[in-house]
Amino acid sequence: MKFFRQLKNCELFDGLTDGDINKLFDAVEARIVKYSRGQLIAKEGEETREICVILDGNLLAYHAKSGKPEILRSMTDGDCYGMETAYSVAPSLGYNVAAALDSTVLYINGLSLLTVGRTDETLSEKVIKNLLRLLSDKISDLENNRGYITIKGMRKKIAKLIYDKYLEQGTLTVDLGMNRNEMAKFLNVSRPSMSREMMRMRDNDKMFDFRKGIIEIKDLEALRKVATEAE
Amino acid sequence: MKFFRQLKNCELFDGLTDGDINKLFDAVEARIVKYSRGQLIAKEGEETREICVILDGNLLAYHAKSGKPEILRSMTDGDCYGMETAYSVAPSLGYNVAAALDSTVLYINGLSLLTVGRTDETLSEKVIKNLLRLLSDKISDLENNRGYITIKGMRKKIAKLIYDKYLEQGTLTVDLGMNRNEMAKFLNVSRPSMSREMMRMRDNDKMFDFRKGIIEIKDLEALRKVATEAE
DNA sequence: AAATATTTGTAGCCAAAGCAACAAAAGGAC
DNA sequence: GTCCTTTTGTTGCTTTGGCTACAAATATTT
Repeated sequence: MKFFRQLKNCELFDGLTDGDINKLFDAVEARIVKYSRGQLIAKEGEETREICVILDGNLLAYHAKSGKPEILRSMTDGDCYGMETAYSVAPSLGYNVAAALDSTVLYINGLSLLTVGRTDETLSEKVIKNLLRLLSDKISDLENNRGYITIKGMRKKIAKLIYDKYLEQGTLTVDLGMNRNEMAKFLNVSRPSMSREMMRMRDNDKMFDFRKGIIEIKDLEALRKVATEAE
Repeated sequence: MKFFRQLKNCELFDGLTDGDINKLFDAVEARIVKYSRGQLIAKEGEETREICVILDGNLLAYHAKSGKPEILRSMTDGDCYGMETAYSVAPSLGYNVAAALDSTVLYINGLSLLTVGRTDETLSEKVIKNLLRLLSDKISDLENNRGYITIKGMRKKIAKLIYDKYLEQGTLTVDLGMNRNEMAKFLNVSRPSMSREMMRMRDNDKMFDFRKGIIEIKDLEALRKVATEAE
């Protein structure tokens, strides 16, 4: 098959052998579509029961509700989207998708993906576990992010983000893994306001030092206190 | 089986016949546990691969990170939780669970639920579709709520909520389906600030009237404009 | 219907955070 | 290296919206 590499690379097909993938595509209902650069592929609110796998090119998922588009995600070979709508009662897409480059995508009918079990039970189990894992992990992400967004108080948002990263990484030098803009968007605050508070925490309270995405925690206890104290 | 009614009532088993349910419970790995009133059942951050179905009693899901607990959900006979962690790579529960009354619950091993396909293919398909639907719908909910939370501007939050309900219900008299406190929490703002802006929209701008959860839209166009304008 | 509890409406004060603007670094391309 | 772009640091001004407090209206209970 021509796009073997991309399919093996796709999270949806994690753990599948080459044989599995061949079997899968004999059983599944799918179609390949090509789009040219700039073309709109899917509109927010559109209803679909198909999962989309990018075979070649580059797609952007974005919101455009208001003014300038907000890029949610950039997708290339092996990335996929649409699992979250394919099995919902209200299968309406939550974002627009457009081709940033000439692109080739594979649409897989969501329901037909579940029936591969009729041809191979182990294969079915792998695919279904992948689907469930992908959806579950997306829920974790959303709930995690929601945790930060709903916190009130700049200081606490920042402290909690850094403290959580510390717990995750275990060292006093933590890597945020994002730049200031991304961080501000993640916390749902404005960058200057965030930077201002970070400066205060650095200069007045000596909680940490920072340069770019690297934070050096200086006063873990103070940080912990702010991050975990009652509202 | 003793708890047949509750199982038939559980979304996870939607569409299953009585026979299906019996078959399922022959194949699945499950255990019944009783808790007494006030007892803590699961702690935030706890890792589990089991789905929990409430057979009898009343459980509360809540956050307690900071000061007074925030009730997320009250669950009774037939409700279930834990699907979102059972299949995740990082299966850590996002909330605490405690028994508000003496309660009986059923724990079902998440993985064993997927293997029922080995005994009955149609049954398996039903259960899996339910699982996928539940997870997908939860994603929709979270993304929907996130849409409101991240909007900046009290006025726009309110307008969008009302306008969306109008689109949903199709009449100029819309029912928010929640009280002021719930609404404020949903939009992640303080109730008085929200009320203040609602008053302005009512008195100054004549956009709508309201009493309790019922909104009478007076100027749909103005409302639409605020709800959909660029940031 | 009286009494109590809960939910709403309303006001004023003030701190938090948004925004525009710009300076300073840092990174990349050539 | 030099030029150009992107990211970060920093400030001051202004608005939003949080909070307390209380009054009024509704529900709920007895």
